[in-house]
Amino acid sequence: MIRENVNPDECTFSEVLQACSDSKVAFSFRDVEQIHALIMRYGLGSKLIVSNRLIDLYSKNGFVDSSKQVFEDMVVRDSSSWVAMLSGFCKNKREEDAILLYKDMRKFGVIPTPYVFSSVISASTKIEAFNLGEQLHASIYKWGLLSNVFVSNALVTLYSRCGYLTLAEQVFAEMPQKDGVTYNSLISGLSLKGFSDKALQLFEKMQLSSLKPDCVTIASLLGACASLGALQKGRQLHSYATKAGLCSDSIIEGSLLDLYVKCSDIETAHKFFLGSQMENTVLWNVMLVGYGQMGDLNESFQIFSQMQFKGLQPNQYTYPSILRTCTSVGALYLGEQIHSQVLKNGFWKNVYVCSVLIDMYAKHEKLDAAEKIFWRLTEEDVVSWTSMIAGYAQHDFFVEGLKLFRKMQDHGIRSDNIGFASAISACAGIQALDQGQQIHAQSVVSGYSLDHSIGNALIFLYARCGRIQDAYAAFDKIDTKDIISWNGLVSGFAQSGFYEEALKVFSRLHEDGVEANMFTYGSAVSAAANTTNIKQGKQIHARIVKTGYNGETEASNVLITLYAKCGSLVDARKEFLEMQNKNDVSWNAMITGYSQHGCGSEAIQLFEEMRHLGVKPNHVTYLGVLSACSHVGLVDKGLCYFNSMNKDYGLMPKLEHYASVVDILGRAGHLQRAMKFVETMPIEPDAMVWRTLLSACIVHKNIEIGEETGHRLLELEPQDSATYVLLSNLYAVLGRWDSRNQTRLLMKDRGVKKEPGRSWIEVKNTIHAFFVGDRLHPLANGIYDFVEELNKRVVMIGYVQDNNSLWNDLELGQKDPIAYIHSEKLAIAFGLLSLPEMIPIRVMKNLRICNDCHNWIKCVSKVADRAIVVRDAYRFHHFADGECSCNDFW
DNA sequence: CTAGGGTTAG
Repeated sequence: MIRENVNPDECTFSEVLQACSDSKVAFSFRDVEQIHALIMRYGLGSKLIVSNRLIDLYSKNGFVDSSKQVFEDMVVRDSSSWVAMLSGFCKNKREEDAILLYKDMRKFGVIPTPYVFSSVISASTKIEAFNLGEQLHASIYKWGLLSNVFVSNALVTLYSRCGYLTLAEQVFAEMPQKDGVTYNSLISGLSLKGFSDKALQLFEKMQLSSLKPDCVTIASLLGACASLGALQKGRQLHSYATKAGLCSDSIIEGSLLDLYVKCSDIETAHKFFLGSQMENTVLWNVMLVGYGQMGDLNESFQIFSQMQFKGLQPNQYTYPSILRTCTSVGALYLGEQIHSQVLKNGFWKNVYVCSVLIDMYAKHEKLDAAEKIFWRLTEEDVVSWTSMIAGYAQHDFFVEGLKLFRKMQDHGIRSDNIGFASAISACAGIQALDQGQQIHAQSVVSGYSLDHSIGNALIFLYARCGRIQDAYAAFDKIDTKDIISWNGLVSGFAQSGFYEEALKVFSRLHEDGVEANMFTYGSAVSAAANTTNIKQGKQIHARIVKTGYNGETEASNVLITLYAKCGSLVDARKEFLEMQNKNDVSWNAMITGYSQHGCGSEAIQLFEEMRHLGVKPNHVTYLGVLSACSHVGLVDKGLCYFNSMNKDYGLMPKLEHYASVVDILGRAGHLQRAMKFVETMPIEPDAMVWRTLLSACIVHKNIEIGEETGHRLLELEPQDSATYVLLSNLYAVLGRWDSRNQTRLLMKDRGVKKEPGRSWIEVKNTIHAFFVGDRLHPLANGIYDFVEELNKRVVMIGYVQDNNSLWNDLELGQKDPIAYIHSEKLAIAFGLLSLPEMIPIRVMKNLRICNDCHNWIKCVSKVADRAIVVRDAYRFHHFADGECSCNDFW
């Protein structure tokens, strides 16, 4: 036409531009620009219809800034111009610009049309500007446009995306006319927000209105089936889609594959995947999820490599899926490699990718790495914050976790259920009952009163804080109790010292037919270990074997601890030697076990073997080794190990390690050195460190250092009864009775009460408990008589009663001395009376054993020819043939 | 010139 010199007019260009817009061919910027130039050459640039269509063509091909230029150059605009520009912004993900344009438009007094409202509502929905959406709803009402199908459809989507499903349903119900999109909008909304049943029901209604489902309907319904695990229904939809010829749609393909994966039908999924064109990245991503949920990292990695081999780029869906699998199977090395690829491909500020990376590093105890990723993120996102918070809590940095939780809220990020649950668990970790309850209240206000994760966290909070009744109440409130709910009780009680309660719950769980997992066993075994209830421990062991957990490293680890704590090193060693895959925890458990039993050289030998095999020791390992050195009296070696912590392994010694060194020096009598060591510590010494020094001073009868240490301790912890007891013992061993009595009076003045001594022994399935001078036992008379008899027999082999440790000797003269017989003597006497001859006497005591009892038991072990094992608050004492494994230092 | 669909993280 142009070659023939026929002048095109505005109608010509309008039709040409329309044809270009309708065409499925993509136009390059040059193409559109040339048409634009032609329009200008013919002087038609000011024509409304031409400009409007030009705006549209530019933005349809992705050149929205040129559209904007055209729009801004227009002298006169009509309603279509505004709409073209609005939808141009929407098509190019420029929702904010669209909203600003709408506001400009209203300022100019342009009357909004249904076209305008449907576009701008859709824009608000996409950027989750729900408040704006509600305002728009009001305007629509005012302009009487609610009856417009497009507008109301957009409103249905708006309300379902912001979670106001009731409002969405209301708009839906009030619509005079509904089309397929109306149904699709609500179906997809219901399905996305977890109301999958309702979505499927609505589909029935849709069919009754004789509306045919299209690709969108089917895709939404498949999503609903996937989250319900409704494989049958999904298959029906699949065959419908095939018959209706919808299966070539790439989104339907994705939904179908997702259905099979989510329903764990990996075989069908794999077949379907192979039958597809495989040019669709989504399909690869879904396969990654499938293999990930089976824990198959090999296949996952195959998929991950092959997709790249075929030229498909991993995207923000790909990385989280494969990284999550790396995390769950513990493949940190591969995870780190993928991390570097993530950085290279520019995903370093993507919240999805980074949240998994944070989780991965946090779970592998690399909090530094996790923090680095976290603080680089700029998007305000709950999940990345929660990952970091949970990361802190997992490694006992509860305070840091709670600080971050507070900070998150200060940033204006609203916590969700998992955030609240993590914060409550962190409170449980530091037994911050009040704070935990406050956060719980907050979660209720936020509408999470029925949330399962929060309910479980609450159980653990109460159990961990020793609130037995509240814990059970929280437990009963949960209608679908899972293993995590049960574990909350078992581990919470075990960790707060209510071992019997924990074991009770463990038995009940078994009776209820609930399947225990590794966490359950871990907590139950540690409860049994702490009650030295070897019998129940062995029963739990049997159940671990029966449920097939005995191959697990963690199972063997807790069993080693169990047997060691119950005093049976033979069983502990057996478990250690027989286990297949030892990790650092296994070595630590065995080393600590040896050490607690006074087998110092065995502990040290094992430590050397561990290092030789290249297993990296950690803080716990060193605690065991240092205390072993102390038991054997290896001063130089102990100090050498202490220095190697930092030098060889970069471990910063903690207060417990300093206390161990003080113990090593103190036991060997190097009290000056010990004092100097404490005074030059790079961190502030705590009561434990000073108490260790004071105990050594008592043994070595050093009044100067002992007195100073005691006074520092009294300043540090004036309410701790142990200090008063130790200090008065120091005076007693030196015969300084005045000072001793003063100390006692000071304690009385300050209202400090000594924890009453208690001992336990198990005889015939029953735990028998004894207090000092306790006469409550049914066999009390027999027991006291037998103690008397034992006293006579031990005197024959040289036992001399040592009253230094007896607390209240002023009263001693006034009352029956029998009233001061310590609980361990009673328990041992009872054990000797009741247990068969060959069985060793196992007693446990809540406080440290006193000097007199220690001597007495040594002698009793000889005269009664019996092995006696006493576990006191500090360690194990194995008495046999007049000797104790602690070599009289504890 | 307007509305609706699939895959990811704690």
